[in-house]
Parts: sequence; C-alpha cells; structure tokens
Amino acid sequence: MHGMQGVRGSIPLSSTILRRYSMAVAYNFNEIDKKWQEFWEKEGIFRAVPDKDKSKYYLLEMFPYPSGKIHMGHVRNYSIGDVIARYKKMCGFNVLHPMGFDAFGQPAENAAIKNQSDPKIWTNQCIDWMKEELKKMGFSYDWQRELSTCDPDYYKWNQWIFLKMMEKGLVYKKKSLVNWCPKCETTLANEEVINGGCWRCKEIVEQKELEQWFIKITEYKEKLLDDLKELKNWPTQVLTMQENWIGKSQGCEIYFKVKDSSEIINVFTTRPDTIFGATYVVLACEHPLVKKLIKNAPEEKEILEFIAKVEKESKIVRQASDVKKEGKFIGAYAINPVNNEAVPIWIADYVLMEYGTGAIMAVPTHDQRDFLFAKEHNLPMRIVIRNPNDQIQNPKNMIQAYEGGGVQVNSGQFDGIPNQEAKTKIAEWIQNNSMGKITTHWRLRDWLISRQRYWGTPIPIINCKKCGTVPVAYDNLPVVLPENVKFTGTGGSPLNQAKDFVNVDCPKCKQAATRETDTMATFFDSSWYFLRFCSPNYINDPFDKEEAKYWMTVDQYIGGIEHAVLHLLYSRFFTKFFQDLGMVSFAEPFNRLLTQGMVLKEGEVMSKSRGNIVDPDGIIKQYGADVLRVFILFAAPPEMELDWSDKGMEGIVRFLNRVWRLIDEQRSLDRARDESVQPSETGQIHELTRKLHLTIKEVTSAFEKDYKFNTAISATMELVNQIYQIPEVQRKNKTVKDAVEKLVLLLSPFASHVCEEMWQMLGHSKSIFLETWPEFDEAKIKTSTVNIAVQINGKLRANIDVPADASETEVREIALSDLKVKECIKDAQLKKFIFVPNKLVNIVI
RNA sequence: GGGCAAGUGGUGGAAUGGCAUACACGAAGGACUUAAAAUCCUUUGGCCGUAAGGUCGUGAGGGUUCGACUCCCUCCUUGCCCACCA
Repeated sequence: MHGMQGVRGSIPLSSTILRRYSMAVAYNFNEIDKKWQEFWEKEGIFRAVPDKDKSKYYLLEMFPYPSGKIHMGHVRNYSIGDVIARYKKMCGFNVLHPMGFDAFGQPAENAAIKNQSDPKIWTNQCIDWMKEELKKMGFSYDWQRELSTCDPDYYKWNQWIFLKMMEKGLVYKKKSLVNWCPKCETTLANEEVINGGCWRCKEIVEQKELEQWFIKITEYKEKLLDDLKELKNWPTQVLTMQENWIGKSQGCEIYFKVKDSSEIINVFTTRPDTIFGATYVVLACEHPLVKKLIKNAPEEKEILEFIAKVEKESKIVRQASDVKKEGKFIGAYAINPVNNEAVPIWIADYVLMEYGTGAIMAVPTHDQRDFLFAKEHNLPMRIVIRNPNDQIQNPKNMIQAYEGGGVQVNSGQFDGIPNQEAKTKIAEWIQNNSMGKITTHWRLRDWLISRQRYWGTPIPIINCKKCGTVPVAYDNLPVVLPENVKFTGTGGSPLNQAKDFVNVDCPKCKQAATRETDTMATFFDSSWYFLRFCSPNYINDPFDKEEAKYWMTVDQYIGGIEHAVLHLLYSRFFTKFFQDLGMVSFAEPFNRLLTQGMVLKEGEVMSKSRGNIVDPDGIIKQYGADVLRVFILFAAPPEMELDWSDKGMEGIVRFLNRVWRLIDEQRSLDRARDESVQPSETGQIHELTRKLHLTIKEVTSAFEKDYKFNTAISATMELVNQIYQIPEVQRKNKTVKDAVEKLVLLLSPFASHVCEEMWQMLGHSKSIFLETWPEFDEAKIKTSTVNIAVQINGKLRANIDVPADASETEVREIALSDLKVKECIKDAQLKKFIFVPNKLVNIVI
C-alpha cells in the first residue's frame, strides 16, 4: 500500500552522516535499543490474545508494499501508531497491533524483467530487509500475526471472496480500454505512460479494448454514501472526498430528436435551468449513434480518422487541462425539445462515453468547457441566466462562461425566476411533457479489477468454449501462481506462456479449456486484510468470525491521505459485503481514522527521482531509534505535511540527553537519599507539582483528543526545563524524584527503549509498559491568582493579577484602578466592558 | 479540468474567536576549558527610540465582531489525489 517514497536501489547517504560535527547521544543507544527489542520479543509483551475480561483496542497502520527499504513516510505512519498502541496498553487495554505486507504488485514484476529473477524471491527478500528495519525502530507489533498477501494461504481467500461475489451477482465481464504499448505488447499503468509514450520504449501508447473483470461496487453506492454519516471520527476532508467520489447528483435526461431521422439523442445534465441556452450537442466519439449519423456524409472519412485518433489517446491526455479541445461537426442537426430549435451535432474528445449518457447539450454561456469549445469553433451562444454583477447582453462580449446564479432570461415562460428555483421547475416541466426525465446520477463507476500481470492473485475462472466462464470449485482453491515463468516484458501477461497453468479441463464438461490469466488488482488484497489479522492462520474461512467479533472494528486506523478515496472506499465496500454474507455484524470497518501528511524535504516530496531521500536506517545508526521516533512526532502535527530537517534532530538528542542526566542524577541521589531529612518544600518545588500535573494533562489529552504529539512533546520539554531550574540541593526532594518518574512514564510511548532503561535505573524491575499511565489532579493545577490582560479598544494596554474565578465586578474594579489603564482612559467615556473570566477584559471607550 | 488541503519570525512550528510567535532549530554574545566538544547563562519579528515606550505585523484585498492567524466573501501561491503505483 505504501510505496510512493522510493524503492531499494541507489539511496544516497543522509547528509547527516557526512557532517563532521554532530551531537553525540549520551547513552549507548545501540546496546539499549537491542536489549529492549529482544526483551519485548522474548517476554511477548506485545502479543495479542483475546481476553473477554479486558477491553480490546485494535490499532492498525496501513501495511507497506515491501520495497525493501522503509522510508520516512513509513517511519512517520508507524511511529504515530506505535505511541498510541503503547499508550493504550498502559491504560489497561488489550491491544492488537499487527503488521504485514501488501506483497503483490508491479515493482516485483518489473524487477523480475530487469534481473530475470523470480518475483517471489525478490519480494520475500524485500520483506526480510524491511522487517529488519521495522524491528530496529522498535515498533510494538505482534509479529506472530504477520501476513503477506502473496502467500497462497492469504490469496486463496481473495479467490474465495471473488467467487462469493460472483454468486451474489456482483462480478461481470465487460470490454474496457487499457493503455497499450504496441511495441512491448503490454498493458501499461497510467504512471507508466509518460507524455503519451511508453516509459520503457517511448512508443506512442494506444488505447486497446479488452474483456475485463468488474466488481459491481455501484450496487452498494447508496449504503456507501449514507453510512458516511456514521463515521463521526473520520476527518471531514476524507468524508467530503468520498462523498464527491460517489458523486450523487440530481439531474435530468433530455431527449433531442435528430432532425430528419427517427433517432433520439439522450443527453444528461445537472443544469436543466440552462436548457434554453443549449446551442449545440456534443457526442463522445465512442457514442453508438455517431457511426449511424455520419454514414454517407461527405465528411465521413475525415470524421472516422478523427475518431481513430481520439480513441488512441489515453484517458489522461483527453482529460488534461492544457490540451486544446478538439472536435468535428458531423453534418447532422438535433432538435432542442424546449424551443424546437435545430442545433448542430458535434463530436469532441472532451466528452467521455463513461460519464452520464455519453452526450451533452452544450451551453457555452454558462459552462466554461463549452465556452472554450464554442469560441474555438465559432458556435452560437445565448445568455439564459443574468449575472447580477454585470450588464452584458451580448454573449460575444463575454470573456468567460458565467457559472453562477441569477434570474432566467430568454427562457420562455421561466423568465424572471431565480435559476435555483428554475432548476426544479424546468426539470419537472420537461418530465411532465415527456421531453425527458428527472434522474439521479452517480459518479461512482464499477471497479475494474483485471490486470494483465503475473504478480497478483489469479482470478479463479476457467474459460470453456462450450460452458463459457466456469468458476473454479471452492475445494480446488487456491489457484496457485505457476513458477518458472519467463519475464520478458513483452507479449502480454507472462501467465499466457505457462502452458501447464493455462491448459486445464473444464470442471463442468471435462473438455479441454483454458484458465483465466488475468490477475486481481492489489487493492483487492488490501480491502480485507484488517479482518485476516484477527485470525491470520485460520483455515476454514477468510477469518474466524468469533475472533473478528472480539477484535473488530479497528479502533484506530492510520495511513496516508493519498488513500482517502480508493483503499478506504473498497475496504468499506468489502465490509458491507461480509455483513450481507452474515460474517460480520457491523457495516463499517474503521471507527477512527487518522490520515498523516507527507514527509517533505525543502518543500518537495522525498522521492528517488528527486534524489532527496533521507534513509531512516542511517539516522538509526547515528542516533538510535528513539531520537528518530521523537523527532518525527515533534516536527509537525500528524496530519500536516512534515518538512524534514537534519538539524532539528539535534534538539531531540539534546533533550533526551538532558532527561538521561536527570535520571542518572536521581539514581546517585537514591543511594544517598535520607528519607527523614527531606529539604523543605520551596515555592519552586510547589510550582513543579503544578507543572507536572499540567504536563500529564496535556500529554494525556494529546492521546485522547487530537493526537498533537508535537505539543505533547514540547510540554515534556518544558517540564524538564523547569526541573533544571531547581537548584541541585533541592533536587534531593522526593517531589522531584516523583516528577522525574512520571516524566519517564509520559515519555515512554515516544522514546520507548531509553525509557525502559531509565525505568530500570530508577529501581523498577517490571517493564514500563506493564505500568499504569499517570493521572493528573485538577486541584493541583489550580492557582489562587491569575494574570489577565486588559485591552482598551481591543489593544493590549496592561496586565493585572486577579483572584482566580473572580467576578466581573471585582475584576472591573481592579482593572479600572490600574494606573496604566487610568492613564489610557483619561476622561474618555466608558462605552462597554467585555469580561472573559480568567482570560482578559476589554474596555471600550 | 475536477476534488481535497496548506500559507504565521532566518527555519520547523505554537495559539481554532480573547495577551501572535509556546517548544525546538539556527544565529550572536558570554561562562567553563590549554583548546575543542559537551554543558550552562543572556539576546534574538520589523521599524522609530539611549531608554521608558510607541508603532506595524500571521500570502493579498474586502467583510462580520468590543476583539480575527482563527469565521465569511474574492483572489494569489504551493502541495496531494483523480480509477492499471501502492
């Protein structure tokens, strides 16, 4: 799933390693990291076992694509998850925190072509490397639950789910276009099409029609939309993006008769209020009527050439903004049903067959794309909605389309009506007079899962000349990928060459038949892995219903914002499907969602092609895992973009060194500490208690509320600074020792290794993660007086001390008697007195 | 083209209607040291002023409010996603 920020290869050394002077970490992090990683593993501290007596907490981070190297995006994602998992454990929850690998996909196959290797061996090697790095970060995973989607024990269930979907009528085959390189004879991903050419050989990419497998996700469109309301703990931006993606819109189909013909063009529009301004009609090149209408027309040959050209262009090129919209008049006219006007029929590359009905009515005055097209081809225009802010009467004077609101003009009986109102009225009038019908349009398309690739789950289908498409029997799953396949990069899917795989007997008629060679898109694999983690070795079903009942739903899911639509939508769809199968009792898989921002360097995304990758492994070698974890959480709030800086990390080294010295000091004080001779509580010590409770409150609220770990960490820094303000003799005080102990507890989710070590140094024998999270006391935070601001006409003029929770009358008296305030007011009239308890007052004069 | 975000000191960021710049980095000066590192102390938004203090200031412009980084409108810039990368 992750994989954007670079794969194994020539990774430049971090500049940090090359810098001559760098801050030294005060403790032996190599030894400490290793010691505690082994301890956690050996003691099984983070192993998850169902326990009915304990509340469960399922924390999941999006699993990675095994590129071989972890990148800063992974470090960020998994550090955020890890601190939450450790915190929840300390709060007494039974935590499930698993990790696995989204192991199918194109990079393995591309590597196979390049090195003549086996994608399986390559992938497993990458998984080993990556696991090693993840372990070095000290993340609290239950490795016993590790899974890999390229394992037949996993992808067997992809096939099982596919067949179940087929049983429920959710699977079908349809012709669909793919990017095709005629030289390599292979399908290409959008990202492999570079400036319209093949990434490998630069040949111009064509569009080719292939029979492909689709999943009817559209059957679930209403539920997918409605249930978004239930997702109260999802970021609103993700909800909005999903809502737009599903794209429910009320619109209208309008029937245009073709002049001197019995044919009818059905156009779809969301703007029926502009129908009187429709001055031409545009069909997609693939529209079935086009070939009929141009038959025997004088321009037929020219038009066919144009269509052939457009069909070769990739979808990306067709929708790109910088390309000039091209089109051709096809010599026929259509009748606008509302005013019986004959308007020309055009074809153009910017109208897509997949959207709406593949035909549009063009209103150049009120749609910018139509406007540009009409200007380019000198087509007529008519204003039908009056822009209240300008007086343009003649459409020739318009410099762009007016897409805003206003009253109807040139619209027959609807003139003078606001267009929002006219939208419904016109649609109803059209429907009542059989000129069209009101429809609901959805933007969501069915999901194309076919890939003409080797390294994916084989689609469990046998194609028989006699019986058609025959599903593989459940008992015969998994359909295992054949080995010893040649990877040439040409000639279609490598599976076609695997004769033993392809040639089989039809399960129905036992005659010779062929196996389907398309594999599944990897999004299929990742749409249900969160359920598999509940029982990763279960053999009777994709997952054990009882285990899933205990662990699901995922309490906190964390991953990149780039998955806001696709992965998250597919996972929601699968869950609803499992609900309909009676396998789960809930409709939504992820209770709370956190989408973390990208990791940048100097304002640019870290990527191999930019050559600005900072390798986490180098940072771990130089500073240890804790420094990296704390820094990446400190540098920015989780959902924001994070600008990497090598320098900033030295601040964290300094900070952890300061904490280490405090603990070291307390340890030596412990030896000499005399309980009976406690230094007396000074004001500073009293203040420290208050600060401690404030800090506990702040850090706890970061975990419970907004995950602002950057400010949580800065709060612990302030606490440390305050402890250092206390003279060394006073630090013998038990209150200081208590504060230091609590500090270590507060920091342990972040700097886990060194905190375990420090906890031991402070004389504890049990793992810090088996301790209880500290609680704060609101009474200890309260003070007797507060300092509040005095504003005069909104400008800060003075600060005054008032008793905490003082009344307005009291504060007013103190404020008005303040010398500075008096001087500012002089003899001006007091108009208003604004009072915000414990914060400020504003005197308006 | 569509959708979603973000814009605050030299830098990362803090403050979500109430004292703008917490915390950290960097920089400058000082203490310690034979020296360096480490550590500790001081200063650090702009402008005016010796100072007290004043004044401007959160991408630009407008609006709402006693009060706006925060809410509303218009615009600019940057980043991310858009169905075969994952």
